[in-house]
Amino acid sequence: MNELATKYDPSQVEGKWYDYWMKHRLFHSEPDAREAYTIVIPPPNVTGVLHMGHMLNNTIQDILIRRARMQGKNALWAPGTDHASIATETKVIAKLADEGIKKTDLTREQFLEHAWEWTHKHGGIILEQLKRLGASCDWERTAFTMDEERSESVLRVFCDLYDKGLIYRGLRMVHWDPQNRTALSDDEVYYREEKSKLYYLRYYLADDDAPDTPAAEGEVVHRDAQGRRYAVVATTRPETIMGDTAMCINPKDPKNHWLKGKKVVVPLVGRVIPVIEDRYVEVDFGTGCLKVTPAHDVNDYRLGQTHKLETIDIFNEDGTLSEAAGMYVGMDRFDVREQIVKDLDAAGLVEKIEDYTNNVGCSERTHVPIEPRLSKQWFINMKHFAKIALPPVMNDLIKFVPSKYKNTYRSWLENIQDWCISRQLWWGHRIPAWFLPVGEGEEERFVVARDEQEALAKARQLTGNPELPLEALRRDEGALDTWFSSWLWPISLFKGITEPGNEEIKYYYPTATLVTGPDIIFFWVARMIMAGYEYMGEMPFKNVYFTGIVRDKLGRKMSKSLGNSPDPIELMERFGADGVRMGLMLAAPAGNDILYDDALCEQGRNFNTKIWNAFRLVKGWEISSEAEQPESAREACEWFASQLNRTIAEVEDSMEKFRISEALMSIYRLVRDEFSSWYLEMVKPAYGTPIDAKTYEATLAFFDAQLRLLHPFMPFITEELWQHLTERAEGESIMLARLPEAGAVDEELITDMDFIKEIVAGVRTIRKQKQIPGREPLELLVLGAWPQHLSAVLEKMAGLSAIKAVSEKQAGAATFRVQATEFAIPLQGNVNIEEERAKIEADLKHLRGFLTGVEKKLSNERFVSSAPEAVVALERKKQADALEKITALEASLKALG
RNA sequence: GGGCGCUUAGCUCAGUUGGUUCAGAGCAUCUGGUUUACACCCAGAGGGUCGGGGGUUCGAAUCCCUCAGCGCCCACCA
Repeated sequence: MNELATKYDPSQVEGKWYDYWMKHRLFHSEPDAREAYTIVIPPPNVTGVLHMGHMLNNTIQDILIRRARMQGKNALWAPGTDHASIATETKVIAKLADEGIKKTDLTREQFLEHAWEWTHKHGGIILEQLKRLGASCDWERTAFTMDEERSESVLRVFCDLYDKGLIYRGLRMVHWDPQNRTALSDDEVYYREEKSKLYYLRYYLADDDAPDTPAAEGEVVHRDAQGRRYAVVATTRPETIMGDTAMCINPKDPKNHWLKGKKVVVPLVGRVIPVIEDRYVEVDFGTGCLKVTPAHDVNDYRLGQTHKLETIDIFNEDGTLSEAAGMYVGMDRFDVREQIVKDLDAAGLVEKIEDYTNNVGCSERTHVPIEPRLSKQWFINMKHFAKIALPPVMNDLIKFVPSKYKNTYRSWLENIQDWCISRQLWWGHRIPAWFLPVGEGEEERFVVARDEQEALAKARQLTGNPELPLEALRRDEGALDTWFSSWLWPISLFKGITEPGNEEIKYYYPTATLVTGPDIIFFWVARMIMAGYEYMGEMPFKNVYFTGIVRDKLGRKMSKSLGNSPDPIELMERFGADGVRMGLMLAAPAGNDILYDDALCEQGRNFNTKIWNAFRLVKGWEISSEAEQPESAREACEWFASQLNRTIAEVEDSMEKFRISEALMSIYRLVRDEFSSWYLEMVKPAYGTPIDAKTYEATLAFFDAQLRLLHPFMPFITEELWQHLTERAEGESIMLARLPEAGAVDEELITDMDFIKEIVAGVRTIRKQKQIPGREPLELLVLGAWPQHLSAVLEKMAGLSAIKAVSEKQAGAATFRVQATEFAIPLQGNVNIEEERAKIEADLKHLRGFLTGVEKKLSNERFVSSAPEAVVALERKKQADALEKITALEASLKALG
């Protein structure tokens, strides 16, 4: 047995064991006869770096997977990374910009070369960092959402859904990111409050043939100095007036009644547009007049459709003004806003300008305001998927933890919009659609196919031209939304799309638990459920555990700009991976945000040290095979066995409910309080004497069980100590050992020991008050009942020379009570009568108050008649106990004289 | 604007169907400690009228109503 260092140093231990686990391929899984337990990692962005959110999330997954493994299941944690289409492309563009290269200067191939280079350079760092944490992923299976297998799966699914009619191409108003020049899905847009202005612009009546018509009752008619009539339109976006094709009023708005059927002139632009009526317009907002720009606003687009308005798209892809605008061509939209306000003002067309706060939709990735834009995109019909994905969650076939997210899930599915899956990006899965040549003004024509050859064949068939050359086809330039590959993750990892029904997919699917953040419940969780049912006919996972957000201790989100996010690697260097894992777990009930504080990791590290020292103590004992087991040790062993079993059951129960922090806390208390503070002190041999073999063996067994119980939470220190505990062959590991199973719990024994602990505490308190050193033996007098079968433990723990039962109150003794029993320690001339009296009187006062309450209850007839018998009986027992105690205390007072 | 959730000790949170053990845990605080594993420790202690008000009940932290404060999600009125 090697020597144990006096201090536990994680850095000497953690790397060593991770290498050992890897060397012996202990994380690797292959299908076999055992029950499978699978977790698929939420693939982090390939070029990302580890942050506290990952730490939390992956610690939980590792705990679950290690527990399952120790329950004898065939546990597989499948790792991988996500190509993160838009995020990565944004980073690559930024990097190229630093080098003075514009994306538009590159061909698709050149750009992808840069992107791959970037991916290889930064890719996978995060996976290496996860190893530091102890993540027991099967790295031999590491996948990438854009590797060959996953790409093939995406391709097949796209073609399949297209063939099923679930994917379609449509002209729609989409969220457009002018910086990345791509469409976004609804979910990739967030709204930011911005201080802006509300501009009131003059729209003169066109061909006003009766300018002198007086305003009718309730009407608000504006006239300029020349008496010309005009309407006033309030807008936050004056730069879009070039796209105006109507003005809209509410038909029931008396203010604007006079505008009905009229035409107005778009200021500065001079275009004459009709005044239309629609109840969509709020009478009380602004002036009740709305300018309608069908090409650049979702609601306006709808109005445009109902009223058959012309659509003028005045923006280019990059947010500059297009030829169609006719003015300010080539200028950026925000510059135009400034300029056009000046020009409008100069032309006397601005009525007034007010401060205004509005919500601006922004790209989640580039953070620039999105531009609603009419464009042809690829969509998935989500009605079909909502229908198959809602029931399993609502009836708990797929269990959400915490369950409150079921509501969120349902409301999203019930109001679902079709999913825009095309992105005008290069980094990603290229859309497998080929366009056919068409003449001017003709409808576009395309084919969807797995490859060029198939596309060509389909195109020839479609055109009826068997000679159509491949060059005539133009493949869609765009790529698919990242989530279009992620939603297949639990299936594609096991080739469930390309080789349906293969051994692996049959064995590992459905997976056990998905651990992820609620922020991607729509992006990812819901869609995996959809794909799961569509392609496997079954759920992708049985449980979804939603983690919270890691915040700093002031409750602020951790962010780079605030600089309040600790570096996980540095944390693990300071506290050890086990310490950090424990720190995170202690404060992380499911779904709740966690307020991170270094103090938590400190607690984790301290716990490591505690275990280490307890182990050193035990390992330092001399063992005697002749020595008899002392009575106190026998009692201690029996008691701790029950205590241990109770905790094992508690942990099982907590884990069942995904209450990981509670499970860990149970173990923490067991090891620190019950085992270290009580048990070890109970069995500790006297100084210089050896311990008997029987107690020693029992102690090692207890230690072993606790290490196994703790291993999923703190893999490193438990493995390190376990090697000192067991003779084992190369390749064995605690991670392959079985979790301890809960045996019988003698509740009465535990209760009795609690009584003993209280007596010990009572004696200690008296020692402290009277300044009697711990080693000085004391005599304890007992008046009343107590668990005498544990007297040996009591003597040892309280340092007693004798325990004597007495039948009368003692004078000249320091007393204390545990329940109805009185204990006394005779102290010659060392007792302060007044203090004793005060103590007893305080107790009496409290007890009498308690008794009054109980008696009041019992004298209430309605209570006695309505409450269940057991409850009433209980109250009677309380009454009897209180009376007994009061009698005892009164006797004590009398004894004091 | 719509929906959901939260409010229990200084902090972070447990508290399952209303009634032993219901007012708890960890951390923090305070007091005392060089006992032969551990000061990253040990032994003790204090601390909450369970957000306010009302109701149901023999009995409410727990059920209902209401008010206040906080948080999240969805929608996005120019």
